[in-house]
Amino acid sequence: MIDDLDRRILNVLQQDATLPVERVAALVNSSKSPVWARIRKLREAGIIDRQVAILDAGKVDRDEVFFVTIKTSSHSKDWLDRFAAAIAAMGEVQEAHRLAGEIDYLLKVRVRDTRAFDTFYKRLVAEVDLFSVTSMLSMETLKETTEIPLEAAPASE
Amino acid sequence: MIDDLDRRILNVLQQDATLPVERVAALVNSSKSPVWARIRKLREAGIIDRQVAILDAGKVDRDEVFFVTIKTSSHSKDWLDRFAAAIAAMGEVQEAHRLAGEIDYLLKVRVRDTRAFDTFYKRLVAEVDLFSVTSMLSMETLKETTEIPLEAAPASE
DNA sequence: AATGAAACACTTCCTCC
DNA sequence: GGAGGAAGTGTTTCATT
Repeated sequence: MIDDLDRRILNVLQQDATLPVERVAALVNSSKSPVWARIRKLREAGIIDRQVAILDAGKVDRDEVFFVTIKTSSHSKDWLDRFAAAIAAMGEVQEAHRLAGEIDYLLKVRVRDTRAFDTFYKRLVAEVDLFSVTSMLSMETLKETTEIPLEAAPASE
Repeated sequence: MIDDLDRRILNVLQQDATLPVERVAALVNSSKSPVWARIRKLREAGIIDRQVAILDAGKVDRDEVFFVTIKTSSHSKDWLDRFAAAIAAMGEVQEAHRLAGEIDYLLKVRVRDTRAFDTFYKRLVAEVDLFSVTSMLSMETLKETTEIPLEAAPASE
């Protein structure tokens, strides 16, 4: 489906999507036309889903991250629909996963400060029935990336 | 520091950074020149940290997400340095947070399949001393976004 | 089929109003 | 904040291998 050159291109674009095609081409040891055609196909195929600006969370005053683990007693489709809709509508929730095992759901929630989290928390428990909820504050973010490393042979041979 | 127009611009660019300045301007009810100047300043100030391509994880065969909770017995600076370096070098780790409370660290790990996770897991425990490690598989991703919603007055008045 | 070169259209970027 | 123009990119086409 995608070959080595595609992977090298994707690795570059995942780090910096502002680079002119010509520079990308140089980085992956190819030239403008073929690289441009490949990027186009990767976009059309939806392999490149979108291109976004990543903000500095601190500089926009959204420095606090909480992880919330949730257990639910009701596992009905109806409940899940309501829960998913609530999560989707709450901008503070950056990630929501349904887990296998003890914990049913894990949320990553980004807010301005502890007070803002408290407000969010109250809104959450008011909207959906939850059996148990545990909130964990992130003291320090050691790593945070959107990159999916695709192993590719080195650009030079 | 940043005003309402800046916030509206940022909200647009966080969703689609490929839009020409003119389109962004239209969406935030302004015009080309001022919006262009603001985007430039937001970049220079580092508020816009970078611009990246977001891939469809399934289409590049990296569909499985695991969350790993870690407790450590050694809380020395030396240990943390080694841990941080190991995490930084492992591409499978998309996020790593140091938490307050019971659990010391939480990792988000993205891999091809369960087997690849097992390989990762072995590599991790071989490199750093960990007191206890729990891995949780994500069965379903309900939400996954890089967007930090900045409340701004609606674009229309 | 993939690549390289060259032409055109559009955006960005800057200056002046 | 708006208008316009030079420079650089993206995009298309054609020729080449």
